Amino acid sequence: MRYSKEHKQETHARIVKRASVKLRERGAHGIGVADLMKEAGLTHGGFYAHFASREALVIEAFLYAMERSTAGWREKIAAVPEPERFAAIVESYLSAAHRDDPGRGCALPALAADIGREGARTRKAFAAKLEQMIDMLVEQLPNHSGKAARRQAMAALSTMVGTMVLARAAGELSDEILAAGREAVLADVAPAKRRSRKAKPAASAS
Amino acid sequence: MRYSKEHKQETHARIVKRASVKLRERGAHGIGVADLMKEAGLTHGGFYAHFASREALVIEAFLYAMERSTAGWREKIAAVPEPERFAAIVESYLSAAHRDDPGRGCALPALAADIGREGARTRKAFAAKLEQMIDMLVEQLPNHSGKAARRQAMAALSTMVGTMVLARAAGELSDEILAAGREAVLADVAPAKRRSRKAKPAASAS
DNA sequence: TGTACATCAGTGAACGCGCGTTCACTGATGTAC
DNA sequence: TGTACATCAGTGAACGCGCGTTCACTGATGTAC
Repeated sequence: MRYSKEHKQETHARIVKRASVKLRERGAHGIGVADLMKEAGLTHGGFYAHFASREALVIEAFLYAMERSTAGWREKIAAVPEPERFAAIVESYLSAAHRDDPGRGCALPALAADIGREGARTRKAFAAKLEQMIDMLVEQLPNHSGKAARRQAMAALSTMVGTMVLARAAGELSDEILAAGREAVLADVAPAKRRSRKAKPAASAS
Repeated sequence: MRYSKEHKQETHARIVKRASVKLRERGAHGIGVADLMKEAGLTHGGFYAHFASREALVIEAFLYAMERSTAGWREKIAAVPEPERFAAIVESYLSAAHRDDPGRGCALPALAADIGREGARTRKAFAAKLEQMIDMLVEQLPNHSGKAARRQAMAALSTMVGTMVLARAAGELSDEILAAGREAVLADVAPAKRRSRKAKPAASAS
C-alpha cells in the first residue's frame, strides 16, 4: 500500500467536510462533482475512488453535518449552567449569525426537504441522526424524561427548523420571524421565565 | 389575433398550475422543461412564448401555490365556527394526508429552502405572499390584533413548516413528529383547551 | 541499508447523455374588404 | 356572407453546454529481498 494507511480516509473525510459546507450553502443540486473535488484540493477524476456516485456523497455529507450539529451543541452547552442550556441552544440556533451562515449551520433547514424525496433507506439513516438531535435536546429540558419531554423537544426542533427556513427565504420579514420563533420555543420550555435576557441586540440608536 | 383573447392566458395558467404540483412533488430541480410542458399537454418548444426561462416558471409556480394555500385555508374555515378556525387550519396542515400529498399541499415545506438561495427580488415577492399567509392566520387567532398575535401566527407557521419538512424526511419518527407539532401549536393558541377533539384517527384496533 | 518492484490515490482527457434554449415552420383562427 | 391575407400559439428538430461518469496513465510511497 502506498501512502500511510489513513491517508485515503483523511482525504475522504476532507471531501465530505468541504462538501457538507458547500451543499448547505448552495443546496443539494447547487454544485457539481468537479467543484466539490476542487474544494478539497483534488481533481474530479478521483471522485469515484471515494464514492459510488454524486448522490452518495450528498447523503454522506448531509449525515456528517447532522452529527456535527449534535456535537456542536454538546460543546456549546458545556460552558453553560444546566438550567440555561436549552435556551443557549435555541438562541444560538435562532440567531441572525446562523441564518446568514448556512454553510456552517444546521443541515436541516438547508437540505431536509430534499431528504424527504429520497428513498426509504436514506430516510431511515436520516431518522437515526435526527433521533440523536432530539435526544440531545431532551436532555437539556428541565423535565427531561417521559413522552412529554420527547414531544416537546421534537416540537422545539420543528419550530427551529421552520423558523430558519422561512427566515432565510423572507427578505424584510426575516428578523421578525426569527424573533417570533425564539419567543415561542423559549416560552414553551420556560413558561414563567423572566424576560430579561439583556434584550435583543437589535437596531442601533433610536 | 388568432385564438380567443384569453386562450394564451388560459394555457399559461394551465402550465403554471400543473408545474406547481410537479415542482412541489419533485423539488425545484426535479423536473425539466419538456416534462413540465408535457404535463400541460404541450410540447417543449412553446415554453418560451410563456416564460422568460425555466427559473421564471419555477418562481411563478411557487408563488401561485402559496396564493392557493391562502385561498384554500379561507375556503376551509368558511364552514367552521370562528373559535375553531385556527385549530382547523393547523390540524389539516399537520395531517398525514398533507404529509403524503406534497403536490397538492403547502409550497413552503417543499420549496422554501430553495427560495432562500434566490436573489433579493424573488425573496421580496415571496415575502409578500408570506405576509398574506401570516395575516390569514392572525385573523383566526382568538386575540387577533397587536404585535403579539402577529408573532404568534409567525411562530405557528414556522412550526407547521418545520414539522412538515421533518415529518416528510423522517421515516419511522414521522407520525410522532407530526403529533408533537400539532400539540405544540394548538397548546400555544388555546393554553387551557379541552383535549377532547374526538381523539386522533390513529392506528386501528389495538 | 540499498535497490527493484508493486500498489493505488490521484490526474486529466474523453464520453455521452440530458436539458435549457433557439428557430424555422405550421396551421387554426381572427380581420379586412 | 364569402374570400384572401395576417397573426401568432404551438410544433419539433437541432444546438450546445454542463455535468456525471469512465478510463488509461502517473508517480509517490510501501514492501520484498
